[in-house]
Amino acid sequence: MSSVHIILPDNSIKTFNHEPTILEVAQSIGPRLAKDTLGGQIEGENEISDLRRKLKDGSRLKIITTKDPESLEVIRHSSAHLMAQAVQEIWPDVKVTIGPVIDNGFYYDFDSPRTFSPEDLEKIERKMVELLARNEDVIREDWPIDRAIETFEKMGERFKAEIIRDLAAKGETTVGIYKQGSWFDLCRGPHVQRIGQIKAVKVLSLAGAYWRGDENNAQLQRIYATAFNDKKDLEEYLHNLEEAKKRDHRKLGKDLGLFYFHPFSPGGPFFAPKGAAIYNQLQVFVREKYKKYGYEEVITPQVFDVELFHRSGHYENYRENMYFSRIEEKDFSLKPMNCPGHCLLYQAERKSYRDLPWRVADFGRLHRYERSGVMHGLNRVRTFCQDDAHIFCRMDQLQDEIASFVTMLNEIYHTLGMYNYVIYLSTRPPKRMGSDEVWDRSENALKDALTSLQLPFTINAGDGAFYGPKLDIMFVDALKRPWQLGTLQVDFNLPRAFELSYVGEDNKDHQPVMLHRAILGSLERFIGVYLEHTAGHLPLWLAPQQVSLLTVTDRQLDYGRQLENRFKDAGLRAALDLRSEKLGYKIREAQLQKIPYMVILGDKELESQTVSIRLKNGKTVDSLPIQEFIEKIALESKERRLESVFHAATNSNQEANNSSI
RNA sequence: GCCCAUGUGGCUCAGGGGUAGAGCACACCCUUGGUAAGGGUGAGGUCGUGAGUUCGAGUCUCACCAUGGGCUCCA
Repeated sequence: MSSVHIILPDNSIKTFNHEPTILEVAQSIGPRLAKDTLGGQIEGENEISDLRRKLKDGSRLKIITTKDPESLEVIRHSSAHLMAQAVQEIWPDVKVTIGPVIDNGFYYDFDSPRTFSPEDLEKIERKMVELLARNEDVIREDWPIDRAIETFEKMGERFKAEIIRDLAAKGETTVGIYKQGSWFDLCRGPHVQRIGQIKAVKVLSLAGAYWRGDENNAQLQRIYATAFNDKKDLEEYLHNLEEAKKRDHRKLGKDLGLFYFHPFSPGGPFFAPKGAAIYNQLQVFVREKYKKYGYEEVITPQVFDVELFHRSGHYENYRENMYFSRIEEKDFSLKPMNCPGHCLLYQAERKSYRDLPWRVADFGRLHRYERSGVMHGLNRVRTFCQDDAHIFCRMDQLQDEIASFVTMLNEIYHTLGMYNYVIYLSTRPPKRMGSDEVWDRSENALKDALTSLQLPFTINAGDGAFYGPKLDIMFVDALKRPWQLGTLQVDFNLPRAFELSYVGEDNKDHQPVMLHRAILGSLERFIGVYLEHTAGHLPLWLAPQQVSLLTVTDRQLDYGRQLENRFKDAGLRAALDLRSEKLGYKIREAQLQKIPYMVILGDKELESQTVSIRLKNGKTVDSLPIQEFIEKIALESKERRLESVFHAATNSNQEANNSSI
């Protein structure tokens, strides 16, 4: 047999007289490295390889040890096995299914006759720790597929047997089995050498799940857990999780007095004056952009004859999410979206090609019945309004309209300081209207626009709306859960359903293309995601209260009232705190309310007719002429700046006490 | 809709079969205090709702409602 060469990252070459495993390569370098080896990264492959894998001649290999972040995948993969082993040692009648690695951890789905309790989770974790101490070797065996099926069937592991049968149907003849002690599981790897290489595990939570993600299948019990290379990392992760919960928008909404929920309207947020201030400022902002980008705003009805939704196709495809009522023997529905109404409005006047593109915006209130288990603060509600607009245009205008939308979206997100959004292109779903030819055209139009604008995107096959493909602009919340904000949907179907037309240059009727688009998405969800993005520290222009005037003693009351009016006259949202509390008390309260500017009014300021300000970062600027201060922050608000104009100009280095924020 | 958990004054939470507690917030009084909590007094709860077990139920059981974490769904 000729020699096999393995190339390491420093371009050094290791030579073997056989195809070595990754572990053997590590051993040839040194025993310490071999001991810490958890897997390998082979150049040109996305996934981490199991350390037992044999390498072909000429492979470029990076050995993964505990020092590499990629090793977490291996650790967690093995931890999933460890958890399954622990569960089955405690409850032998529990059946295993699958246990993949996910962001920040892993889970395992079990089929169990008993329902797990939170105490069980502790029990499982204790068992896992016990098994860690046993430190068994993890051994891989390759079994003929028939033997594997037979073995798992005999054990009553019907889910595993089903997986293996599917592998057999795909033409596999052997499957990998990983053993630790007497316990074993079907797996592709990668796994650790010895169980003791897992240094820190934590069983986190319990959830229901369905076999293969289908709610018609068996309900399984999913246990979430995580694992790290050392205890410090685990503690840091758990700490970050706690910190993230502090910026949960539901908590911020309550603490800052922005919005509330009541059982009498599940999924129906109540915006208090402060929350409504944010809501309205966002609308003002978007309306400005509408003016700039050639949109016209319309107002359309809330309740429609159900006939409208039969025509649009929504009744057939979406009725389980609609609210109905019957009045004078006629069926009506609350609108779940604005588009059918806009189609009616389009038809109200005969359109010429000169009228296109026709861009109509609508802040209409929408109602969608969401299943009871899916509501989530402001992020998933049953009544909301979108920065919704529809663009009716000619086919040859489509590219420009898509490009213009993306430009507008960038502008708006940048003003808000949101740069890390992800674009998904969702293509035709199984349940859809329209011909494949129409779908081809619309999907390609979106792809081409993104490609020509050099915007990266991910394809979500089969996730489009029933009437057309779409772009979804996604953001994550404090716990990194993704939420859709903006959207752009190409629709060739509604214009046909409503027989929309325009007169072309050729004096003949043509059908327009319709674009559905939103940038913030629903204002409710946007506020939820944005509160978490900013941890409640809104930029001045969005802050419900921008200025808090704090008197030191009652001697400054008149001065305070006079100033409050001057701020209000300048269009600023200011309020005077004239209670006979100590200054420190008032500052604390304004600080907790995350009010951008505190204006301190004492005898000194009264005498010199100035103001002293305190920023919410704890820095102060003393003895500022009133007019100068008002003008500066009025401009900051008007220009929608993200940072305070006084950021660099503070003359005190006093640091804020952040411990209670 | 499904699985698990939770629900005690406005908020955050304690109490776990013998008849309701704290802190903050709120009201009033004293205090006029210069950059994150001055002091006192007081009001406020049929313990999510409804049934049941019990001599007696925030406390145990069941159902329902809402919320939280997931699953499924999200035109």
